[in-house]
Amino acid sequence: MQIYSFLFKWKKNCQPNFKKKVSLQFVRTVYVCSNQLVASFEEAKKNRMSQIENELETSRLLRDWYRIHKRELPWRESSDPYIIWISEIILQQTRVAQGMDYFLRFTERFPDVASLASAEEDEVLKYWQGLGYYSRARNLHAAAKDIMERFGGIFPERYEDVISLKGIGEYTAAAIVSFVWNQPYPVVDGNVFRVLSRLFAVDTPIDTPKGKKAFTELAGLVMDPRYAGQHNQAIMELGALQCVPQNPDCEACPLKGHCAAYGAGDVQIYPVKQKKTRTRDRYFHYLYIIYKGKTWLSRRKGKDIWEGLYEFPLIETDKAMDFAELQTTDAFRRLFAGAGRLNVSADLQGVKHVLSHQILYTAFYRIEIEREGDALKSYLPVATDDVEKYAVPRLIHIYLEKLEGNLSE
DNA sequence: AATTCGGGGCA
DNA sequence: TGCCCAGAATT
Repeated sequence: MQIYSFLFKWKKNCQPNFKKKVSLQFVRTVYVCSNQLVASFEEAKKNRMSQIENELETSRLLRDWYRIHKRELPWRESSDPYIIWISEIILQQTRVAQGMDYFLRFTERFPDVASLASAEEDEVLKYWQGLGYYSRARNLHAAAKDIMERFGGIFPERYEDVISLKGIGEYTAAAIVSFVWNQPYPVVDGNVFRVLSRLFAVDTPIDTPKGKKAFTELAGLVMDPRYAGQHNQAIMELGALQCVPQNPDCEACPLKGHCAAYGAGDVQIYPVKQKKTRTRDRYFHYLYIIYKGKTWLSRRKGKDIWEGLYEFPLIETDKAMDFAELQTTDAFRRLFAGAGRLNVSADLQGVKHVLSHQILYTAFYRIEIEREGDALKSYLPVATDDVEKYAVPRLIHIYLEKLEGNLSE
């Protein structure tokens, strides 16, 4: 009992949220973990002591595995909380391979809090262009300013201060304070959900507040708080490299002997999710308007995709539409009132652009006009050569590249 | 508690 | 196609 009470006191001091009450869920999963047939809750409870040791063993196995198999990543060379912070934000819902170049470019241009705080938001977004989830960039920028004001430009060390920053939630706060200062906060990300749900055969859905709470508690119990930083990185790395979503090679897993799902032969059913992703269809018609070497852009605003990014004048319709029909819409007529004769070329038609929750069917029309109508006054005039200086959605970027290709052909 | 925010890689 | 990725904010 000594180890447990020691552990518990330590955790209680370091983790305000840690609850004294050990949940029934935990005891049940522990029982599954040990692969022992325990008939009752009371019986499981008696075995708890040995399970605590079992968890310390699990944490050690994870860290041993990690030392050998860990990937060499640039942010792992640093102990600068700013660098760790940037890497964590970039890696939110983003694979390492996808975020790597962005991390290198971003930290080269903005090497510290001060340089980021003093930048223009448009430039910060430009460095984020193509990465997606642009609120991450805007929040990053706002948080940098916040750190200058509230913490004198020094990245805060207390968990409560870290999580108070925009764009930093439970996961990212735990990651930063555990990686940099070895504070015993367990991280719970997609990898951890998967590893723990399999390890303990937990079928609680992970995409609910209840599930998140249960797995956070479990993660805290499995973690050896003496090696929080190493443990957190180890369990995530295991999820990324070994305990992968599809067809994991369980024979090679260091936790093979401890894994309840493996023992039961149903690794594939974990983690359990409640909802399924749904998508909706949208129809975008972009108008690349040309007049005397310039074109017009618009900056997207709140409560929709691509907030803060620039795009060509857009007409969205609620159904598929060819150009002939588009011309008859009020939006089109308004936009080109007083523009004279239109010289239209339909460049990209019916391009399907798949996002996580939307499918965009888009068309691009390159339209030369004879006169500047008043309707264009609500848009931003830009020299056609300068469009690429603005942060634009991936879709626009692809179109611009295609235009370049046509010119050079 | 449920939705929404991108884009890319994989089977 | 469907699923998932070093999640967080909003409603």
